Amino acid sequence: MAKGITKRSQDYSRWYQDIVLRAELADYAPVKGCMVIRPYGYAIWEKMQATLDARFKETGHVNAYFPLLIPEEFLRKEAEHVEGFSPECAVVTHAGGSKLEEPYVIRPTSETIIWSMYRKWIQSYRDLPLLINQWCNVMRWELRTRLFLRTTEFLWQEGHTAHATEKEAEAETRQMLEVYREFAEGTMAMPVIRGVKTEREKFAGALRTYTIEAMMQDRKALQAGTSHNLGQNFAKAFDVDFLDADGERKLVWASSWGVSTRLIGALIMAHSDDNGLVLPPRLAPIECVIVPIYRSDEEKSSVLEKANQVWKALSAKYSVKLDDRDQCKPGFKFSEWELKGVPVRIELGPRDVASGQVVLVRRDNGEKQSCALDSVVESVERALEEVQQGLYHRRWISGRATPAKLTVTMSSRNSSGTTAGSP
RNA sequence: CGGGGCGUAGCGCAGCCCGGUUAGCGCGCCUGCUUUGGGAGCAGGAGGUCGCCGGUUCGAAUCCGGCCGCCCCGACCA
Repeated sequence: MAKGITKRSQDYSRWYQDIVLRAELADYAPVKGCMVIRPYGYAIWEKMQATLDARFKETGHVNAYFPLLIPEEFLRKEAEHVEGFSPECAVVTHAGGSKLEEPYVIRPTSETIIWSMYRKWIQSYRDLPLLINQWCNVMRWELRTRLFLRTTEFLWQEGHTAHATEKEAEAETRQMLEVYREFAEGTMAMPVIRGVKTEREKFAGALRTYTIEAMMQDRKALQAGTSHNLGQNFAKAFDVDFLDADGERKLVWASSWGVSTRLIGALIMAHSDDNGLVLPPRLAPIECVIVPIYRSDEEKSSVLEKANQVWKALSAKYSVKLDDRDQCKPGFKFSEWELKGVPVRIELGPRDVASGQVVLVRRDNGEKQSCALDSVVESVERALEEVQQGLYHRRWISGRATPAKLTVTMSSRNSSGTTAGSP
């Protein structure tokens, strides 16, 4: 049915690539290991950002921006950190036409430059907690890359918090993991398992790394988000202390946490099928598409008139596309919007105009139903909700069905034990 | 870093083994007409430094040497 998409059963990895390229989510960039996130893919990221950012604000965080370039010596200040990140750092050695005295590292993560600033900003317990997030790009020189799942440069958010007590830092670390879990399950419709990374797999420089892992359709787990309790490691490395209420000078406690554009890869692998992308309504750039059907000019004008009414009614609440391209046949449009993962399609032809109905089709299961024109908004609302819930339950059930053999595809280090334990 | 594959029109490929008119095919694109409830048909048209450098030859997309790039699998990787 779908032209040019490899079947999952044939070659899962090719299928994944086909979806990304054909649905125009991303494309290969001229630079090895880098990708261009195309408008349709970026729109998904923007929706993810909007939802997460609102949650970060609700939990007391503020956004800021730190530089892309980090003095190389900063990385060296924390022993585990430098050991973990050095091999994958890109280093700038020349600028302004001459060799630099001190090379700069292109950030693989921002703990060091942020804590160099926190040292200036934190003096008293009254300055704590400090709860800052930043949305940015980072670069890690990976040997093997895959679109969205692991690219040399990627987009993410990184939260960096400073606290007066160990207990508070631990509570923050767990709270943010919970924010990620809610997002994955509620917004992405993707069930996750919470866990603690092993000593080998934890963040380089952390006391402890909590993770959410999602089950993909190839029965492999994917690391979807991590939250680190950094203890006092960075406070020690950057000499960040504060004067507490009891008059004592104490080291600051820290957390950091992040999710990246890898989530788009997770989203694809969680829900999509052999006909293309399948998107949960809460992240779909286009929630509903209207495909008009007509033969004669006469039919065209009456159908388009109704289609425009429907579009107008739905637009007040949803992101709706009226596909009135004259040069494409309806069948072509059906396939194309399925490929692009639009959750709900409305078909509207002469027969529907005559009977005061539209045909409503769900992307997740292909179910068609007729519904009355004058209650189309309610019908779409219900259908979108059903798709959102339906996707979650389908993933939940299939995740349940295959828990025995968990292997880990794209998370770090070894390939077992990643999901052990529970926070 | 190992193994494999690829590089010829925007995309996908054939041609190469066995050198020889003007380098083909499908899709897409442009124009026109007919079409339109599951990826339309016909006619006409535009589009090429055959990855790069060198060599062999009267003649190289094709043979030889070197280089570059990308993709896939594995190893590695918060």
